[in-house]
Amino acid sequence: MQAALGPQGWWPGRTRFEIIVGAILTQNTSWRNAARAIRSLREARVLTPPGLAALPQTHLARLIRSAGHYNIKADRLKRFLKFLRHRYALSLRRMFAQQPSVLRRELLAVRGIGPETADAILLYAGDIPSFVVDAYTRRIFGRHGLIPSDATYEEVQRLLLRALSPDAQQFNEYHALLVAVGKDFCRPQPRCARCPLRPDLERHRPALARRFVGRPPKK
DNA sequence: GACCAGGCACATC
DNA sequence: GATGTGCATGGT
Repeated sequence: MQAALGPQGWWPGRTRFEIIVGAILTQNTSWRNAARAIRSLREARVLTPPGLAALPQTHLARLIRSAGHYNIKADRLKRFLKFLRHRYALSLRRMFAQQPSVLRRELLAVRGIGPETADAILLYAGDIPSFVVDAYTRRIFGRHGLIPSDATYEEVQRLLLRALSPDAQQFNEYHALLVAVGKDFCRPQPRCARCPLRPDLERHRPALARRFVGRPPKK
């Protein structure tokens, strides 16, 4: 993928805090719309932990309107800021000094931060080798018959963690390339219904699923 | 007008 | 535990 597409240069954020904000704003949203919201925050000069913490939630919601789900996302950003203030005194340096497995659990306990957002924060803002499993990752691996269509987040992540050495730079690039490939070459069903799976892999689908996921595909 | 985009929480069965 | 639904903008 890298030979075909080149290095992706992810995450397109200027600061660690901006990356974290972007990870929440891009939930179920195109990056283009999330980036607009980030630009609004930057222009309003509130794109810092103290800046966002001091901003009224209704004002925040207005600024991030272009990212969609803006009331929900304003609430999620506020909840993260509350966590950051009470647990790490608004210091990202202190937060990322935490043991990664502990930090991941803490992030998941923040309402609005699920596994993908937590892993994106760890990997792209914290330089911690935590593989980000997103819709494209699932779709591409599913189409290749390496995972069942209903594989859970953890199942897909286990497959990748087993196959790759824990290198944050590699995880970063690999995930970004999967997204790039997914956008252009692996459209969602049903538009892609005629996209054939590799016939040679199709035959092995149950065995591959057992090997990598520990159980046969249900569908 | 329908579908999609770098999810998540929650209700219901 | 599986399945469905709300959240909402902007591009194609």
